[in-house]
Formats: sequence, C-alpha cells, structure tokens
Amino acid sequence: MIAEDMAAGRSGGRLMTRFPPEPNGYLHIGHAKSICLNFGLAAEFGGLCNFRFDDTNPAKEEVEYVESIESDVRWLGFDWDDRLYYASDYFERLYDYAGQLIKEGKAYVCDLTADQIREYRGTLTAPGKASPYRDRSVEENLDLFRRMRAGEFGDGSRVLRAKIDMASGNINMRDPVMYRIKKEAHHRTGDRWCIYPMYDYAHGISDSIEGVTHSLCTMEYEDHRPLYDWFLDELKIYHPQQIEFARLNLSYTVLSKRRLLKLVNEKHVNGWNDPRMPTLAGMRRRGYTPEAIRNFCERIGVGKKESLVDLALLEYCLREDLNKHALRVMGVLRPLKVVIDNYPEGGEEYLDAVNNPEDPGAGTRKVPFSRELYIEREDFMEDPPKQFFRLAPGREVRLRYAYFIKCESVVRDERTGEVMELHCTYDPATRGGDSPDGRKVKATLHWVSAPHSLEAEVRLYNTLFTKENPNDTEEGRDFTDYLNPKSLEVLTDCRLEPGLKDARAGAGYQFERMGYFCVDSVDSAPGKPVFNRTVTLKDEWAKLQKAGKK
RNA sequence: UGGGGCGUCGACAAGCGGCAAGUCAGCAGAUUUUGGAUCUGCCAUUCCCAGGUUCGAAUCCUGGCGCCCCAGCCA
Repeated sequence: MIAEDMAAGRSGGRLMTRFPPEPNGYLHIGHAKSICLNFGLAAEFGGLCNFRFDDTNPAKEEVEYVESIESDVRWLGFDWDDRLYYASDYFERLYDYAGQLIKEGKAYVCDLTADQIREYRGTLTAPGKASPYRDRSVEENLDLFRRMRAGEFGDGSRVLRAKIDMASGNINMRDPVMYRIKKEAHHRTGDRWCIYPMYDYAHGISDSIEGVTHSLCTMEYEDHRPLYDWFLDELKIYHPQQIEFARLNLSYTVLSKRRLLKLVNEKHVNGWNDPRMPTLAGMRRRGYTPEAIRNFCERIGVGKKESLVDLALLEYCLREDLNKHALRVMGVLRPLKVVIDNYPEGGEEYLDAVNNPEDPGAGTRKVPFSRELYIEREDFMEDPPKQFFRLAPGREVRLRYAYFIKCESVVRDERTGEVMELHCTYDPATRGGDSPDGRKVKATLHWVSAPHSLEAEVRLYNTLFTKENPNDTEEGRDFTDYLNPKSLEVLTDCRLEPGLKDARAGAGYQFERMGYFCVDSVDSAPGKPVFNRTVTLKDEWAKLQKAGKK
C-alpha cells in the first residue's frame, strides 16, 4: 500500500528506514509488525534499515531491555550489520542544535512548574497563553541552558521549550518541551548528562542524522508530524518523511508495554517470557517460529485503519509452518491404561513410524509396542454418541502404525465408577495398521507403550483473556478483570514416546492428534523435559462437541 | 465550540471512474493409518448514510453519521 508509492523513485531512489524501540520493556508481536515493515521494506527495495534505541528517558530504560530487544529482533530473522545506533549517541549534537535554535530566538528556557505549564497550555478547545519567560533574551537563554546542562538547577525546575504557537489547534505545537532536567544515571551515558531531550525533539533529528528517508511510526504520532517537520525545517537539516500506520491489535490479548508490564509486575504471568505473553520472548518459549510470525505480519497488511486481528490468523500461520517442519511423535496427555489380552506377556516389538508425512526426507523411527499401553482418556467412551468414532465397548479401532484393537471389557473403580483400565484384543494380521481383509475402522488412535513410556509434564495454554478485546472495558473495570483463569493447565502425568527423553530445549514436535508442543527452555531438566503446548491441531471433533453443547 | 485520522464480507485486506481480488473464520463435499494435512465448491447485485456530477462511482463533489487519537518535564 505505502510500499509501491515509495518505490516510485522519490528520495533519489534511496531507501533508508529504521526500527527505533525504547528500551523500557520487551518487544511484542505488535513490534514485530513494525520490524517486519521497516526491515522488509528496506530489503524489498534495496535499502537499509537501521536499528536505533530511542533512549532519551533514563528513568524508564534498562540494559536488560536493550539486550532482550536485540536478541528478539535477531531471532525474528533480521540483521542490521554494524548499524546499531542509540539516540544517546547524538546527545552532544542535539545539544548543539538546541543552542542554534536558541540563538535564532526559536527556543527559550522556561521556569514554570510542570503544573503551570499544563495550565498555560490551555485545553483541547481553548488556546493556551504565553509563558512569562517566553521573551527572555538570547543571551539569557543561552546562559540558562548551559547552566541547566552544568547541573546548576534542580530536577524539573526549568525546561527548554520551542517557541512555536500557544494558540495552535494542535496542542503539540504549543511551545513543546525540548529538554528537561533529570539527574538520573543513563544506561549508556552514565551521569555525563542531567538534561535529556524529549522524543519529539530527538527523534526527527536522529532520523536526519542517519539519513533515514522514510520514518515509519504509528498513528498516534500523526499529530506530532508538524512538530517533527518544524524542528527539521527550522534547523535546515536533511528532512526525512514521517509516515504513520496503524498499530496491531490481536484478539484475546493486550499489546501495550504499559499493560504487559502490569501483568508482569502484578504477577498475573510469570515474567515477560511467560509462554502466554504476546511478547516475542514469550512466543519463542511457547514454540512460535520466526517464520510464522513473519508470515503473519505479511498477511495482516499495513494501513491506517484501527483493527483487531483475529488470533485465528496468527495460529493459522503457526500451524502452516509447524505442519511442514515439526517431527511427529506420539504422546498421551491424559493416560488410560489398555491391556492387550491376547498379546504375549512380556512381549515387545518395534514398529516403524513416519517422522513427518509432509516431508519424506524426515525419515522414519521405531516405536516400542507391548502388552500394556496408554491411550488418551478422551479417546474412549462407554456410551458414545453416533458422531464419536473412537474406542468404545465392542468397537475396533486402529492404533497408529501398530494394530487394530477391539475393546472387550472395562475395568472400573468400584467406588467411583471411574474407568481405570481397558481390556482389548488385537489382530496380529493388521501389523503396521493395514487390514489384509480390507475391513475398515473409523478411527486411528495415538498410544504409547506403558513400560517404555517417558513420564513428563505438559503445560497447556489457552488465551490469556476471555474477552476478544480486553482493552474494551466496561465502566469501572480494568483489562485484568478479563484474565482467563484457565490460561494455563499443567498436566503432570503424561506419557510420551521414549525417544523424547533427550529432546533439546526449544525443539518443537507435533504430538499426533493433540497439537504442537515444544520443550520448555526454562523448566526442563536433562532427561526430564517439560513440554509447552504451542497450539492445538484443528479439531473437528472438538468443534462438533462444542456445537452439540450449545 | 479545537486539532488530527479512519470508515469495503464475522476478522484482516485489495481496489485510485468501467461494473467488488486474496487470506483467515464459517458452511458443504472429496480424500485420508493424525476427525491433522490436502483438494473442491459456497460465502459483499454491494463498498457508513444521503444527495449530486457522469453513459458509468467503493472510487470525484457536497452534507451528514459513527469510531479512534491528542491537554506527560513518556515514547
């Protein structure tokens, strides 16, 4: 949309973008949209994209954040070579430019308090009035600004303001603050500075210094564009073009650093990289792939319209990628014991299983089979409705890659009546899963051999919020009121194929018929993996059940 | 009674005066040793509304309506 327009040969055919995060939080999927846009556009038109930290507010910024941000962008698959910049690298030049504006009578030091400045600014409908300090002499302003830098004044006692128009309909133009005094150590410049430039002043100049041609930002900065332009024009320096686009909103989650920080601080989640978080760190731990996220960003498009993208689209992109690449494996989440009565006691054999039907190159593996197995509890029903194809008393089904088995009897807990165990018989002629006599079976079940199985913990995730748009709060409520109590379910008695014992952290698999899972990179121990459910498989049966309940 | 922006299918989104792409979701069917994957077909006579210009408008004009953002010494 904006892209063709750019390629039209303006800016001398040169294209330079930048991704300018503030290191005050972790990156989330909304940032991924911006990253893909900026780096993607540059790559598409033979340009470059710089990586610049917008670190002009030491009070909120930390090195932990700069490190996570860098690694997240790299993980997403983008590279900035040696073009890693910091707005703080430009502090000296920014200071000089401010001096230039003062000399030209376009900026002044103001002694009003923050509250007074607010009062003088006026309201949305009423114009502001001039600060009594607006007409200080150039000399006095220069002297005061120099002394601000020298640390002679206390925090918040004075600011440097641009002299623009106190009556402007655009509040950003009512003599905006350019510098404030903050005696706070900066994560990079230490205590070299005690005055720090504001975003509006620093951003455009930073873009200009770097020769950025297209400065892409989100819609809320549209009102700031006249100011962006004003500084550059008054300074008569290279003038990049600011273009705005709508930020991403995703259903059933929140995408703002302020809200995500609140979730972390109030312990609604276990940190920024909690697999339920829409942060890149959380998604990575959950098992999302960079490829899936990039594809998603590609598909949602870029425009100026506020939108709420369906989570289903993200999950579609995820499954699309995982389906092609994830190795198949069998894992029983809620085990139900099955004894094959006519299988030799103590017998054991290894059956061939395909690793990935979508990729013949992935090969095959051997899975152990024996007299005692586990199947999924939900794959058996004593009194099944007609739409249920799976195991039931007297019914025959196929065990994937193994045999046809038939349920002969059910063992129940005398007291609770709960089904404890199934007794089945198998047909030796169906080894591998095909029946020589051509008889059909309506379902294929995954299973695992009980004595060979690996016990593991599996964590099932659901949406963090129960409301499609948690930002859309009713009177007196907060987005945290819509947190989903079932966003995490921990299963501790899962039985997996033994081959998974040494699965490496982060590795993703498809547990056949159950979904995609990956080895948790934080809580897994050698030989004792913990799996995170990345996303379920599409499930016709679940859909039928849901429809039936309604 | 200020300034800025946006309004095309349930959700995204093309379209830029010539007669509504595509994707997700949904529905129906084929196929299947994952009720997975795959494949087919269906899903906006209509583009926020009302006028106007035109042979012809989602696209141009006028007037409404609705939604979002802005009063940090945050970014």
